[in-house]
Amino acid sequence: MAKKKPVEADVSTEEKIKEAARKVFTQKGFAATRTRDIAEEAGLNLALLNYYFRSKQALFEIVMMEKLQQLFGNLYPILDEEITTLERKVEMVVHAYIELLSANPDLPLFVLSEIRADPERFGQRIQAGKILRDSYFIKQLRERRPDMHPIQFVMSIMGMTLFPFIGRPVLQAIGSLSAKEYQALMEERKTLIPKWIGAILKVK
Amino acid sequence: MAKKKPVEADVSTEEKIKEAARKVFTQKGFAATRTRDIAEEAGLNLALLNYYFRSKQALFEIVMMEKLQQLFGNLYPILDEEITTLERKVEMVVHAYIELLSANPDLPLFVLSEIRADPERFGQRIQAGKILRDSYFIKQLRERRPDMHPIQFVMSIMGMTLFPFIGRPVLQAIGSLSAKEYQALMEERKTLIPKWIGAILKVK
DNA sequence: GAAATTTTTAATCATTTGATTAAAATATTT
DNA sequence: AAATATTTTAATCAAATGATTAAAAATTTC
Repeated sequence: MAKKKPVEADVSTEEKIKEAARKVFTQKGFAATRTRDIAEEAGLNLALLNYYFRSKQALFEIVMMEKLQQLFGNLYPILDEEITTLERKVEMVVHAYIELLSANPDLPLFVLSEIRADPERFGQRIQAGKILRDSYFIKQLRERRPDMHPIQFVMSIMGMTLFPFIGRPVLQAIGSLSAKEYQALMEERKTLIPKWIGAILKVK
Repeated sequence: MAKKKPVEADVSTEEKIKEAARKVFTQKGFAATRTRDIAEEAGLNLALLNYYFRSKQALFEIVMMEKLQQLFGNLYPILDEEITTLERKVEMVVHAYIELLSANPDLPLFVLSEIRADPERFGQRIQAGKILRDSYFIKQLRERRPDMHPIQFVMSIMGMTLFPFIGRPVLQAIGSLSAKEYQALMEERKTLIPKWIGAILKVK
């Protein structure tokens, strides 16, 4: 028969729903997302959402955990390398983030908004706290600049790297930049930010 | 009579609603805010909200315009001063922002989230684009570093300044900092960021 | 102080929205 | 191929939510 294996059926219904949920939740946030939006985006019947995932909340939970992992999960392996230099780590982290966020520009605003909506729930679920605090990266920062709180540098690295994606509509308007021009600036920042962090680490 | 002028009546009902709306909208965003939340926060009957402001959307509009002004409106007067040096402007802007955000920590995440929800509507409503682009600040940046796109510096200044408030739950967890300690770091950043931007402007 | 106006309230409406259900369609097992 | 299990659908439910209304209360005007 011709229709034995539907061409698109290689992606399971469950995965279609998750993929649609990733897209819609990330774009609009939990509160502004209607389960019907997700069903429509997936091209599926609304009831399937509850059939496979029980509730909007449960589906969101899954997506949110993925996104937390995506945004923070790859950080620790880089930052806790023992032999890699501080400078090299900054290069790697900044590069990795700009690559990631260029492909997922809504990620940081989504994650940080949802964390704000329920700080204790998600704030705790980031073990990143203890894990990062005891990392070699923090140790290296302390050695290099014992006079400064290491978080001051973390704030600046993350700020310089993430903010262009968080505030993109505003920044793009200020600069009257096309999407292509904006992306070019992001590429440039891959080397710019490490250089600047280097300068910051030196200055007293 | 004892109850001729109710003690709290010096604040009009209309203003009570606006104040409650500011608080709830800023904390939870438009979509997650129910008009009942606002009425309750104001200690008033739900119907008064529509009586004074017609609709949730109309009330939101008012609050949002206020918040846009609060977040971006004070920027231009500082940045377009003709005689003030670049360095001094950075000092002033960073100081003003950290003061503002220490009192209104939810402001940037709120504004940027709502802009993302409808970029063309609010993005355009920030005349900041043209206005800032032609400011003396940008001119000074161009003169100082003709080799760099001025927006690269704007991104970094705003990132370093705003991000600690946008990502506060995460950063506070990473550093296991108390509210007081966190605020102390923000105070420190008032001088730290200008110093760092100075270093960034120099480095080639 | 009576009449008119404005403000406030309680009750209710209409829509939206997350979720459920029973039946139909499809796939799997025997 | 019949029986069974799984997946999908259309219809519907119940609660939440933005908004309205008519009456009551308070205030202002005359």
